[in-house]
Amino acid sequence: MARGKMKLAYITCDSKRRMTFRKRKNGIMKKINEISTLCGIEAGAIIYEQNNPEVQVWPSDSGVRSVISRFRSLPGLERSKKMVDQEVFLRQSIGKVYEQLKTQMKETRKKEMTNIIHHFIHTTEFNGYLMSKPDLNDLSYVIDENLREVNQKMKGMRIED
Amino acid sequence: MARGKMKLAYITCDSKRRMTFRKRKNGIMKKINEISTLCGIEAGAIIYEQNNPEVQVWPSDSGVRSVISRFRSLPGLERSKKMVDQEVFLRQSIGKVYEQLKTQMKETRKKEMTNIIHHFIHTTEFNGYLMSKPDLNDLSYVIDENLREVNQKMKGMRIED
DNA sequence: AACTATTTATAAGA
DNA sequence: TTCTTATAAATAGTT
Repeated sequence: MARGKMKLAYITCDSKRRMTFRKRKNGIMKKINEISTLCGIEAGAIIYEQNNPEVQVWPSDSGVRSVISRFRSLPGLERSKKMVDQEVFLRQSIGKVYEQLKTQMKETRKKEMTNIIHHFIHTTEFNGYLMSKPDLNDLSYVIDENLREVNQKMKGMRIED
Repeated sequence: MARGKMKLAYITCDSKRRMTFRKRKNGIMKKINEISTLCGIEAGAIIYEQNNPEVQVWPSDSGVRSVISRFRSLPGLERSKKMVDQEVFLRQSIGKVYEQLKTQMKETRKKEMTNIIHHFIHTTEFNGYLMSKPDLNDLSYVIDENLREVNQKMKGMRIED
């Protein structure tokens, strides 16, 4: 930006690219914190570094805590909890094999979470490119796509009937 | 920033705050896309609007697609899939009640996904404030916290033994 | 939504 | 790497 206009294209020089990355990363963090403070919202940036499985997350300065409480207060969550309870009741009648399953699940849950995160990211693809304002309906759509995958996985679990 | 220095504090005037939000939101989007192009990385911003369950996501211009393929190629995912298969095998011996459960799950899965996203955000709290460079170990820690919640939920499902 | 006086971000150089 | 500085870019207030 300074000392001459640069064109917006991949910087092939390694040292220059790294320098630009570091400077701009800091700039974005600052902007994120500013919008957060000025507008009383929570914001974060996620940057996936090339050839690197690391995910960088910067929750804004104004606090993850209030995001948590907002998510907790979503009207849908209470309903969801009740529905999950019904599900739990049904699970209880399934039987002792569940214990064995549970042990297995303990081993898998960790990796499964990775899959879920993956699925979440995966399905954003279906929302089209550069979603500028996905609302809850859009989110539902993402979730529906997940549901489809889950259901497909479930086919393998079906007992003959 | 222009026409006089403003102090970094919550803008109480509604119209001014909304104007600032819109302008800065666009600025951040632009910066995100720039760093993405210049440095060959994928980046996105997530902004949680106050008093609004909407979540705004801007995947970077350089493509969600490559993020997907990177996530898919994570060594952990293959192992996870195998483990999930074992789990599926165990589920098959659970019985017909599973069908009933499945119907219920169809109803709940959507809301559950919201919970999962919530949990994911929730547990980032434990990683401390302003994680500047969480690596895969940090992510594992997040997942461990989720595991704890899942296990606690599981207590209610246990059959007497 | 467009303009513009300023501030802010930052690319290159020290 | 950190600091400096010339310049590009962002944007607050205005129209």
